Amino acid sequence: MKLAETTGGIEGVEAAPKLDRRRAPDTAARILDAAESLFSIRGYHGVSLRDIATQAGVQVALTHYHFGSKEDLFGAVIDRRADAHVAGMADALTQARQVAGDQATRRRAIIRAFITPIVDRSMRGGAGWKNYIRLMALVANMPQQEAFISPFRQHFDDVIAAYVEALRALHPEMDEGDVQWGFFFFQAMITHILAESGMLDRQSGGRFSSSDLDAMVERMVDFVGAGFTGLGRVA
Amino acid sequence: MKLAETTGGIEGVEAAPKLDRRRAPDTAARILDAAESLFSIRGYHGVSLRDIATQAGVQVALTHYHFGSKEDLFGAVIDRRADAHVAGMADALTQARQVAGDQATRRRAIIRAFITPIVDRSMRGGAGWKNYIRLMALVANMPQQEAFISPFRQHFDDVIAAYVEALRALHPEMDEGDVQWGFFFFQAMITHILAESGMLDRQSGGRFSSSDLDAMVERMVDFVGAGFTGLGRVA
DNA sequence: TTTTTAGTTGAACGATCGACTAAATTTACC
DNA sequence: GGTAAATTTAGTCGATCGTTCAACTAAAAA
Repeated sequence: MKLAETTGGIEGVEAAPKLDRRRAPDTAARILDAAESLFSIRGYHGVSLRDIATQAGVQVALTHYHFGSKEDLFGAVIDRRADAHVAGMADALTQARQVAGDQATRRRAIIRAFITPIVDRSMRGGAGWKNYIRLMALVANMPQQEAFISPFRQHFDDVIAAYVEALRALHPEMDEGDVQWGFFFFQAMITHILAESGMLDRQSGGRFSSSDLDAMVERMVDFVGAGFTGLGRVA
Repeated sequence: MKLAETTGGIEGVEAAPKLDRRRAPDTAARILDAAESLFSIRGYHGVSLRDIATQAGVQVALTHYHFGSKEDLFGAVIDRRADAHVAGMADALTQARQVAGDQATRRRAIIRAFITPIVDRSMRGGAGWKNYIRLMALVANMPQQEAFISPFRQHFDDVIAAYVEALRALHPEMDEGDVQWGFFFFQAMITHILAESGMLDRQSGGRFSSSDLDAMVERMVDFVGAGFTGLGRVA
């Protein structure tokens, strides 16, 4: 494992922050890109290390050299962008908490703050981010299999809990279960849509596309914001 | 392929409806049960024919004898219950269309008529139906892969379109896109939840369970029913 | 009873899987 | 320029994959 080695020179005379890669300026990244792309479409078991190596234009053994086992590689793909993603969501939530207005306005701000950072990255973060978002959705859609879930929850559990807590604080009059279920419904919608199953596209005969996430965001904020009012009989 | 042969004796002197199985009273069904169970949890690529044969207590070669290739077996699993499932949904929609009352009441009836037949089968149809519903959700969550999608859409496209049409007829004042998106949001929620990812269970610390579908139905009807009012500014 | 046929068994087939290694090559640093 | 470390190559390992086949069993048909 040669990535992200903390070169922490404890008794470091030479504290030079030089990154000591000999060659491989982008080999590891290309492997991660290929794995990200393939895993996000065909799933973990549907992709072989040879598929990944071929798409990355490298030898199979390099996947083992850089990332270890196939499971480790899968974890590395998730880890690569997780911190940036979580930080973006936390920022958006912090901003949303400062929105003034009535209950409905502030609720919509929190809802929008959950979906916007995700959609932004998927639509404007480049192909890698688009694949990453789809992979996160694919993992989140899997029936319980601890091996796949645990790295996911390790990264995202806290920030998601913060959104739920923000909604609970905004709606002290609501039953706790109503808030939990409402947010869960919201999250379930997102998770399915980001997996890009193409369901809406087929059912609308191509007139609407669920991959047009920008067109979706405001409709979803409308829908979910109003949906909460149906749960606890809120204003 | 030895299942479901229509023994239509055309010039049948002896029209005895005897099912002419020599042995194998339930071997084929046991294979389908095992495949249904395993596919619905680990996905198509995550399951081997040997896994299926072992769980069914038969030889691997029997899967090929009864159902052909692995892909054919997957299709046979989907086909087995599809007609009954679709018929149940169509019946529920027919009943919902006859509900009287104001717009909100009739809208909730249609929404409930979509989710109820699915939840009923999952909760009270036995283990096979529970696995089948989860498998349908798993397939619907997959990124576009025609091989898996086409048998699914072949069965369910028409009945789903009928639900959308019922909502459109109920809401002539709404934009067509609003109705399509609203129903898509609804369907996305269901699809994720039925895959039993266990997301709500984890996030609520086990206080709420998304596998308690009965507890979910009324909350979902509330949420989705109200959600539609947020889209087109309906009553 | 004999023949036919559906069902089942056990064992293979070639292909591909994830994992690993030794040798060759390239780079950074003295 | 020499040297040591990092990276890449080519290939092999045993295991498992989906598929197939010939032999066998038992029930139905003649």
